[in-house]
Amino acid sequence: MIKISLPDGTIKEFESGITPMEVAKSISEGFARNVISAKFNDTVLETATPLTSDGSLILYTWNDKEGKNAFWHSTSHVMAQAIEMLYPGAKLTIGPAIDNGFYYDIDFGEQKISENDFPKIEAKMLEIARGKHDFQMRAASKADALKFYKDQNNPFKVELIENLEDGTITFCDHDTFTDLCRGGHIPNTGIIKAIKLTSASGSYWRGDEKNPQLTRVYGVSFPKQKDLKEYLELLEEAKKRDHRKLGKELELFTFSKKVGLGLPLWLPKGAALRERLENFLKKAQKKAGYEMVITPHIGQKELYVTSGHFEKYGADSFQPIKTPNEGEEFMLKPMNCPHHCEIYNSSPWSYRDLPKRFAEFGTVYRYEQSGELHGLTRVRGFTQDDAHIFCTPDQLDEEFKKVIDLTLYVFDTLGFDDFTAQVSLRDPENKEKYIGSDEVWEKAESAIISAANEKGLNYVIEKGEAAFYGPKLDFMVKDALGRSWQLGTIQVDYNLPERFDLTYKGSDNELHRPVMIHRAPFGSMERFIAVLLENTGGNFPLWLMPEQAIILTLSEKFEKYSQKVLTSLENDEIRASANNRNETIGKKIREAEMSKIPYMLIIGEQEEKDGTVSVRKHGEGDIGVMSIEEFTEMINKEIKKTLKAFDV
RNA sequence: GCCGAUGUAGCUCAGCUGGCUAGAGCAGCUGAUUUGUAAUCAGCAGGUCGUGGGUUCGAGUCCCUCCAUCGGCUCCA
Repeated sequence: MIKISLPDGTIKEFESGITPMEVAKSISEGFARNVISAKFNDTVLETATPLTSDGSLILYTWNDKEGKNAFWHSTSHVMAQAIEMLYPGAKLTIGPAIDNGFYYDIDFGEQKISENDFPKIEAKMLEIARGKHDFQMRAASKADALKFYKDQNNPFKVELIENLEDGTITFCDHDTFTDLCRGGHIPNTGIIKAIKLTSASGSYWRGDEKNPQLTRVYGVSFPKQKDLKEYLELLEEAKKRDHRKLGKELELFTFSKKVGLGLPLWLPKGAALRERLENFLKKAQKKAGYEMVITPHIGQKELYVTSGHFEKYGADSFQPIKTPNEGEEFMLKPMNCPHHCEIYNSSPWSYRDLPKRFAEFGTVYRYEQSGELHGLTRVRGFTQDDAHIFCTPDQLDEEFKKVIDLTLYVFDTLGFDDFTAQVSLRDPENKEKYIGSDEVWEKAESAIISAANEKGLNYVIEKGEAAFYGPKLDFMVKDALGRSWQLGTIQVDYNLPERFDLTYKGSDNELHRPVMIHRAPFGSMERFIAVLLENTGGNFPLWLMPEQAIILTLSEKFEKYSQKVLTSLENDEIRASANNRNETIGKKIREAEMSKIPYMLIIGEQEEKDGTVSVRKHGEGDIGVMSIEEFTEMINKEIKKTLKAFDV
């Protein structure tokens, strides 16, 4: 007999050799029908794997993340089988489940595959699924596994197996198909009812550009046809929140082929929006002891040689600007830190002066690869809400935590509650990609981790995501399609102070090296606004809205009164306009609703007579008649509510 | 940069297997209408069909080049 403990705390006794599915049935037949995956003592296994020791068992259904994972992982096996059948000679590599589906990287050799091929693959997959084939795990010796794939002439799987230990190698079989696999499948293919292949794209073997390019086929699958329909509807909804579409509709920004790729042009409404965001942060920063500085958009090449950026990125950057003077070269600034270091160096400092916090909305230029450009989230010219804090090593922890507070304040005010904090460390396998000694890296990394811990931040650690000069704490937010973007970032840097020979006089009358914190709560104005657009669908908090209210006249007869209302609103600093055009009120409302203006003030004979406005709220409808003063008070209250002060 | 898809008026889209002067709705302009909570009516104007080549008696439609966009990969100071 073995003892199995379940998530609800109960412990049940079973014969040794019982399977998770049988355990599920012992709970209830109905529950068992929904169970598709299981975890035993923290190891994912099949629902048919016999359990032979005491332990804790978790059973998963489609509603669990782990259940979906098993479901999609299993579907990738089915897709691989369908592709092997339809494209003989295609070589499989790896095919995992991802957040919203699965993919399989496949070497199709000479054969081409595109989205036009999807319907027949989907049809074949469904045919296989309907066969209700069981997924069965099977152990294999390394020699047998290697032979299997060598016979298939598949160098990718051979490479994978060569890196595995003999005795740990398993295969998964279903129907006529076999794949090298660690496990974690649904019971059988029959549970897969709806399949949609979503895209095909190139990917490099093992993610290395120098390796052969494979074709990655993405797909998603569901236990019910209805789920697929809902998923497709969700995608349609997401498209409506695409910041590129909204930016055009709301007249915030545009691009011009003539100006150049990835160089956004901010339209009046977008520029005003940006300014409001900047002022919001400036105010909080002033309270937090920052001082604004301004630096030029270019700097001598030598500046970036000193910082190390030239060596690291010089070849892939906008190339140096020449001058009439032989040998003189300037570069567009790709970051503000070297300039700020030189500001620090413009004067001697004592430990009593520190920390110095220099802030600048600094526009930088980076030559991103053309295939990388993406709306406002990845551009070649953008403005960072940058600041560099120069402090003593003793002050580092406190300063770092204060920056976390400021960043959380910004995120909170703008409604980003669903972010991921990511501690980005150096890749211990590739230390040559970074500058600085092991000692300073360890110091910087532990400083970040301890500050994050003390702040009670829920974070993930990513190795290899650090900047080349130091580790980072990044704040990631998802866009409408669920893609993660780095917005806020805080970085600890012991290296640039060294390279720029930054010093301060300590209490011991000796010169010491300050520590530098690079930080940007928004990250960049461009990306921040893009992600904000996708998260709000263009319905920004009221204080940010380009236009907070619009006056809609019932007919041209009320133009005079509309002017009076408008002047009153403007005197109270409410951003408003009037639509006095000769159109029906229905049409004016429709236009205002579509341009997402939060409040519509409808005026006609009655309102003019009473000195009131009839208020309609965007997305909600008529909220009643009130005096102009009452409306102003209401709107100001709402602004106050959404724009809390930053407390230091 | 690499892989795949797409590219017709300001916007959203028709245009079948190549065949007369390329269509529609919205937006714009003009006029009528003077309106009570998501589209009043009529008229007008607007396109070298992304670019450059080619095939053909004839190309928006077929082929090639380049450019841009979209989805990925790689990259992201």
